[in-house]
Amino acid sequence: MATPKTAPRDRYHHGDLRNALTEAACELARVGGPAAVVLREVARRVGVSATAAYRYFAAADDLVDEVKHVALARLAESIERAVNAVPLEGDPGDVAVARLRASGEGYLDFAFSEPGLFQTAFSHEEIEHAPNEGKDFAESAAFQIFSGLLDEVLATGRMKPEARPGAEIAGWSMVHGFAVLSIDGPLGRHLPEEMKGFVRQRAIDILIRGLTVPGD
Amino acid sequence: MATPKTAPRDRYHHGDLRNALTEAACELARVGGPAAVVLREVARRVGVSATAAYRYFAAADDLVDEVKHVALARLAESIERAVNAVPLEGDPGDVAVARLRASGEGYLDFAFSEPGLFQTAFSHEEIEHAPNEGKDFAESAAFQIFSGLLDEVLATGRMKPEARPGAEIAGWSMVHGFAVLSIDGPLGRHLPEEMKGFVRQRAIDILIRGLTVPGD
DNA sequence: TGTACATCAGTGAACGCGCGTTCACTGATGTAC
DNA sequence: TGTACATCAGTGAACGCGCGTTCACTGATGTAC
Repeated sequence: MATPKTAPRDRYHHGDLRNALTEAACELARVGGPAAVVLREVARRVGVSATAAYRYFAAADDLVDEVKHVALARLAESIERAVNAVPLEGDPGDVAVARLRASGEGYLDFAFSEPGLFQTAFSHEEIEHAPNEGKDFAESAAFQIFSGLLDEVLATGRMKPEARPGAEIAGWSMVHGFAVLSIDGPLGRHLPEEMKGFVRQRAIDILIRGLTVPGD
Repeated sequence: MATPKTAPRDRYHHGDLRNALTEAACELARVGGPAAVVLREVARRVGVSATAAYRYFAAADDLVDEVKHVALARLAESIERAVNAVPLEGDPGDVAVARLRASGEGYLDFAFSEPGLFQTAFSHEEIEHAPNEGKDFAESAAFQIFSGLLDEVLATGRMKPEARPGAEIAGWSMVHGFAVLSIDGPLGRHLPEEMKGFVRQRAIDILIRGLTVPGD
């Protein structure tokens, strides 16, 4: 049944409680998004009292931040994986454009395969987060990669110099908007399943067309 | 102080309680987004017992749906307003493209001037919403307008026919992604205020460039 | 090798909070005669 | 015009829920001698 297990442990000392808590929190986020990351439930999953979590996390929000951090890292991996899968042979401009396109695909791959984590990666504390809070996507490795890919495209002459400023924001917006509208928005609800792949390609096509110039 | 007012009424019968509740709910959403729409607080604002709300709404979620509906209508108005402000003189292709661009601006105008309502318009019930639930953007007047504008652009020859399929999804994704990332995402947190207008224009430029062909 | 003791890791009961919702109710209203 | 009464609109106390967090605590561990 769906009854939450209490998972009793054998040893009194867990030995690796912090990691166990983080993993359980990730699992909850995976299934139910950021709102499902609830300290008491996390502790229950691990088979430990709720109080025990306070030895490793100052507050419940810190647990969410932990998941957020993991999710961001996984997103970056997904992007890198897709980019690195592009063969490097052929016209450098074509390769650069293909790698740029792949970064968008990697972003969406992650969003669709792990919607709960994706949402958590972009969740925010409701109020008054300290300035030295956790990192977000704009500061992440993934964003740097994306930015570098745009520079590559520019360097091969497949982007006009005046198109470069703001390009990462536009690209990110397109891909993020598509993900958000698909995951928990109207797109996911109304679009027939067999159309989703098509519109996804179209969105990326239109973005690439907006950013680049055709090869010779 | 920020102490919630209890606003006592003069008459025992309110006379227009349903509307008063809806308005109070909208105000809460305006300030705090969908999560701030809380039945008990709405009743408190109007100066009525929480129970009274049940005479007009079957459950608390129905109140949020009401706000969602209002927000969607306001979004549509904002888009129409921006589109209708475009002068109709001059080259029809230029006009069609300018109107298309204006629809995106109208979308973002609303998102930035009423972020709480914008978020509510795209909020979703967590679980098991009945199929005959409320409408969303994809079924709204706004989406129809947007679709019509793309047809206009196509008709003037400023869009290649093969670019038409999926165009509303791509356009909507760009503009929605930009809004979401700005309102409660990394863009809003990291981008210097004076840059925001610039990147906004760039995002729309790149979208228009991706969708259309230049005039002669 | 054996043991005392400081330290570390986790317990479990309890708190207050604000929520959505239900209950049996009372006050106000308007319509039939 | 006056009044009885059905109906409608709103009350207020109470319920259970699950949460985050605090408290004083006990069980396990490892290190100094």
